[in-house]
Amino acid sequence: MTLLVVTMKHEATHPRKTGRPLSFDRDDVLNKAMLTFWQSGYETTSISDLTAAMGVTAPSLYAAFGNKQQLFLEAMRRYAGDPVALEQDITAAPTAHDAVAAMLRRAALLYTGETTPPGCLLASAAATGSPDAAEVRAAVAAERRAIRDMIQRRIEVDMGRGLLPSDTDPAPLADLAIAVMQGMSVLARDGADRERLLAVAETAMLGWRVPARTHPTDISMHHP
Amino acid sequence: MTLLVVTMKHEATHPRKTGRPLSFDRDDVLNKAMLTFWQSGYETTSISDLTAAMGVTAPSLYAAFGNKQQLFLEAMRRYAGDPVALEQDITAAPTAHDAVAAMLRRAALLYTGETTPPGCLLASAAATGSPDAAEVRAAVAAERRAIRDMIQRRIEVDMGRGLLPSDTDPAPLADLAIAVMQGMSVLARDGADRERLLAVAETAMLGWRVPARTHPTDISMHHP
DNA sequence: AATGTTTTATAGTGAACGATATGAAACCTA
DNA sequence: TAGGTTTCATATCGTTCACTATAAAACATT
Repeated sequence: MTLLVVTMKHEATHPRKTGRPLSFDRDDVLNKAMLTFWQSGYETTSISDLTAAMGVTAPSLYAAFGNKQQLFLEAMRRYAGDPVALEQDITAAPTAHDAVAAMLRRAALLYTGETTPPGCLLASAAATGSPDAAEVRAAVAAERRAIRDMIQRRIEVDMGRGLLPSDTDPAPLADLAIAVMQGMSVLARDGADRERLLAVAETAMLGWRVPARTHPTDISMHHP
Repeated sequence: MTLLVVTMKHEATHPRKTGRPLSFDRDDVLNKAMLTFWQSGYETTSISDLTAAMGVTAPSLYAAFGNKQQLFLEAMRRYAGDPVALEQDITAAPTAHDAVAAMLRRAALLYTGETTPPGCLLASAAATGSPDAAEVRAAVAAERRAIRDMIQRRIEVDMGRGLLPSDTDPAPLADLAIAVMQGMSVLARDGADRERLLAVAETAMLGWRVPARTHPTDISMHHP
């Protein structure tokens, strides 16, 4: 059993040498599937929609990706990007405030891309649905929660460094950051352009009680 | 043509005296339809789901509500409530800040009701979908935009009264209010409880540059 | 009780859904 | 070139979709 799984994983990265070769680029058609789910949602995108967008017949789709759910999950992971890289970005930012501001600005750009659907795949593709798709919704929710928790951890780090008041409540700030980001997706879907979304991102950061910055070594002095 | 419409509207409020009477309360089953759409979304709720939840057979559903789209739109209008009443609430509030804070607190309660699905119907029921449902998504978007515009108008009123700095930009504040509200729906769907949502609502209001309040007559003096 | 009107329950419409069985086609190895 | 392996295009599979034709049932009126 274990051997089988290992063999399959090996084949996924190193395709067999024999047999008829794939007539499509797996990465390319996965990207097209991602865009289709992004545009039309998980349950509300049909296999027929996907095969049309990907330029691949149904049997090929199932052979390459398993089924509709597995295809979506793979597309979602591609959309969300590498979580390790995100964690590093958040950690490397000068402050939690900077990290969240940068994330919201990136979201404003991502949600208003000219070659991508408006809004956020994580916010719109599985906002709701039938009981059959509960697993998919849980997977999307887990992705959101992972981002939220990274933000909260970074806020706690800043509190320890005196970069935020010691009586700051990290959880509502992290929740608010996610809420604003996902809410920006709704605005984008409703037609808000890049400028408006960037303004929302900036306005959302005004609520943070950030101490006035002087020299880095003096920062902790401002909040004894 | 006009006569026909008038006649139909009259019949809708004053049912005919003859014929077999309705075996269900139209208001009651509409409420159950609203809850079903709220829980499972527009396209991802089937007629079969609706008839089961409403306790009404398909032919009765179609006779009473027309079709699935019309049923949803009627359910959505019930969810959204009377727009005139909302406008009055926003107008009657002491300040724009108070009006938005109250709206976000109401949202926190609504999204975490014990007898209703988590989150917001306007945010989740038609976040995305197939081209067939474009009309429904446009109707939901129009509902959101109406609320947003009420908030912006109230902000402009407060600026005129000196209740907000004269260099305030009303649009981003109104956009942010909607973004936070719709984002709170995502948090609620992900399991956030009432306390967490209320904390998000309070935190979101911290970004407003509200002049310190003294006597009402003195307010305008603070921003010459 | 007979008639007219409306709603009821039953059963079923064609179309689209997610997913596959099948055999020919296209490659590598030997 | 022959054998082995994998993917290809075609043609579906049974189920569910939104929706409705039909006729019996339940009322008011006469």
